[in-house]
Amino acid sequence: MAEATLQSQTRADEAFDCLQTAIVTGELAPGEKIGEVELCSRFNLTRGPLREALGRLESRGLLVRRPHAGVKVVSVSAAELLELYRIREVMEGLAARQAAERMTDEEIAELQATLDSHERMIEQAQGQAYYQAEGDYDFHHRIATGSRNAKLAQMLLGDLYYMVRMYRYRLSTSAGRPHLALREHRRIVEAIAQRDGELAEFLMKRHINAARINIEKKIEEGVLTI
Amino acid sequence: MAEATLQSQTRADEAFDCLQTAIVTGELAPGEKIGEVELCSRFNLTRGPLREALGRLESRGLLVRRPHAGVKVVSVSAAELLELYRIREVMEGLAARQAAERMTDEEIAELQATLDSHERMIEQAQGQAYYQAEGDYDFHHRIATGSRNAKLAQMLLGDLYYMVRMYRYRLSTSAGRPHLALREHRRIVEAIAQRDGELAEFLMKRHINAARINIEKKIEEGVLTI
DNA sequence: TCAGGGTTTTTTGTTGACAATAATAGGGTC
DNA sequence: GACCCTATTATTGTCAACAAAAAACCCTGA
Repeated sequence: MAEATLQSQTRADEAFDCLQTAIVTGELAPGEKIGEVELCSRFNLTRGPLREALGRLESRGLLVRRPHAGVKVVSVSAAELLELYRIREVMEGLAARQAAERMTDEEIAELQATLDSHERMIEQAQGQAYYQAEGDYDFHHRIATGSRNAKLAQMLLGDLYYMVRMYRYRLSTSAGRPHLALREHRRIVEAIAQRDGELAEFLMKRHINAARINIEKKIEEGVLTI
Repeated sequence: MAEATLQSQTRADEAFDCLQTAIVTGELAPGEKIGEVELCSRFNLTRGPLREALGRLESRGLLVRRPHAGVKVVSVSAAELLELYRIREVMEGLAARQAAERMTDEEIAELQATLDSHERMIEQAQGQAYYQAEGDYDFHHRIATGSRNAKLAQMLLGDLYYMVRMYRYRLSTSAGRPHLALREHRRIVEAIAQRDGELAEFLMKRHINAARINIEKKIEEGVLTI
């Protein structure tokens, strides 16, 4: 149960955080229509801050709102999820290139340490797809911020990842190919460490493309119904 | 003076539109700190809907808000503007590729007609940088929607373009190279008409890169201080 | 039994008043 | 004269009541 987490600066922020995590974790299912008073009682809020948070979430595309007709959590179709990966491919490719040019040596060392930690996690928690997904998220997060491109990081972290994570929680994207994904991550970090932006971009694009194809395959197999 | 435009469905939508256009047109200058009551009286709103709109604008990065300290229009530095163009390069490249694959023949014909209209505008309104910029916006708008990638179009039209347009209004990006830009546009449409997605992506990326270099040059010359 | 229209009810949109917080200005002290 | 502390003030954050709109329901008539 996603709680209010660290004390938010304002009630609206709190509402925003609560709702966002509730949507991402699936506590609020896609397609679910939900009234404002219901939400208020569930998260201990009043309607003022709630509505402000709803506005933010709507503009981020996590929920849709028809005037006088209530809010409803967005339901992303399989096709739309694949489109999201197309966007990730080019944006994270750029992030990797800029990260290679701009990350500090210290940040790169931390990134490598992160991968070591992921490796241990994969060995230990064999099959614990959840933690693998979190590790994957951590990796991409670091590269996005390492790009030193504030808007790029904002769009990736604030927009795309939340939508992708919505599905991570129920389909565990990289499941079935954790070692493969880790090897791809290592290659990308290697390119970044060598300050080879062009290669880092190429490898990142290929990495995300592989993830997309993996999902596409699962959908075709009928394993994954969205 | 951009007015409330088509009747908004709700007061909050109205507030959102008003503020957004006010920021884009420079009616609300970057860096300007402005109180809520001031905004209310200026746009004939009450604070409820206003605050909802402020939340949306904040999450889009058009303004920043410190608790109990008021809102302030975001001011993008020259370096950040150039970073925006890096993002545009990869995202619009993708949009062009997908547009080449997915636009209908009719849409392509309309796109070509749009360019003809732009050509006439350039000849007639020689130096009217404003209309040229609008024409440029129209072109990119059509390709973004033509990509049939809802999220991509949303991010481009809802996020990036507003920030770029903020500066269009005072520096008229493509000024000095309208004929050149038009020729680049024509080549891109040609590639789309031939359903050559790879080429369309390449040309679009080069087109935006050229625009970025143009701005960079102006900044170095000191013509453009941001 | 089904369709249409009107009424009720629920839910959202809006408003203005109240409370809390931070910026500011003033006074006192070093 | 400069600095710090305090009190004021203005502004934001929050709340609960009111108004409007849409959805649901029921009743009537064919």
